[in-house]
Amino acid sequence: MSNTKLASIAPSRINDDTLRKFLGYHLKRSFNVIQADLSETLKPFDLRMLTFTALVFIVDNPGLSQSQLADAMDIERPNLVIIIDELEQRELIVRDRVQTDRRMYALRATLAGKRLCKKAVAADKAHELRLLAGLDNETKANLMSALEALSHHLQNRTESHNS
Amino acid sequence: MSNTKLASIAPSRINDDTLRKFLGYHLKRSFNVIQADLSETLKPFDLRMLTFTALVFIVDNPGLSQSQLADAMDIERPNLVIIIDELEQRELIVRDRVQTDRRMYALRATLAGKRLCKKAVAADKAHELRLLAGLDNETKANLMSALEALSHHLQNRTESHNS
DNA sequence: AATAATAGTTATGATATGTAACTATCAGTT
DNA sequence: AACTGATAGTTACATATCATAACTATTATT
Repeated sequence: MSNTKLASIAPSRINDDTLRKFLGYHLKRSFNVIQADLSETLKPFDLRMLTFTALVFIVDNPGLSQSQLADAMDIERPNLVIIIDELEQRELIVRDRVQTDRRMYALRATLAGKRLCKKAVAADKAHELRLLAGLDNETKANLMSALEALSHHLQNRTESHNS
Repeated sequence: MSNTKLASIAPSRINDDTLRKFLGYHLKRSFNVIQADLSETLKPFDLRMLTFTALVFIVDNPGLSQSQLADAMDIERPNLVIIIDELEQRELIVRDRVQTDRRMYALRATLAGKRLCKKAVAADKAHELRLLAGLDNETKANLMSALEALSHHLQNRTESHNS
């Protein structure tokens, strides 16, 4: 912490006043921290953020198709394929052929998938509580409702662009 | 919207109640939208989110070193090198050798860099106003303060881990 | 029967992020 | 002065994320 030479040349305290006014700035910084911590949290379950999210969707929406899932996850169909491949290979989910429309699969979680999902959801909960520890309940509640409102607002915005 | 067959097999409305309880879920979805829109916004300036952020930091903190910048941007030093390379090649910034410590560079924006920065900041502002259009001012203010609090909280948390 | 649309896939490229190892330089110790 | 360790920047590399174009198989529409 004793960079006397540096102090004479470079600013000792970095100023981010300009960027601080941007929502995206805070969003990215926060997301990076949470993403990194969640990755560690999910590592024991051999899940990443994306595989976890997909698994939860499938557990909660048995029979949904890959297109529906990609839509729900807000990612492109091609990117979902390897995620589903991975979950299927690990026998956490199955791709059931739909008899009435043989183009698509009905995705369903296996018993193992449901069990892993439950554990991972609990771990995720603990991870968020850990990360937010120190904030009072009111702040946390405000945070959640503000983020939910933002997410909802932005999602609806893009919907009107796609359709 | 007339998928009568599908409705009998797959859920017609995807349920995300489980994930909706997670802060990270909303954070990721929101970030994706903003990131995509900001990328488009910055395209006319030939900037990406990262090059833009680096440029603003350098304009606002003339003389800072790459290590300081990487720290401020919360990225690893190696990843900053190509960003600085790009900005330098486009003559938006310069790497000044520090006479008192020849290991490091003092980063400074050129006139062109400062001009581009100003325009890009204005475009970013417009982009966020556009994305948040439709939300009332109170909601926007809550959002900003909540996100700033989160960002600040998480940043301090990681600091205590690093040092 | 011909054409268009949809579901899933493959291939590919751009971007982002992290780690290990290296060179050059500086700081502290003996 | 020489040795050791730390720091700044770099290179090389591996991986994850995300998007687009083009393809096959199947279904819907005309």
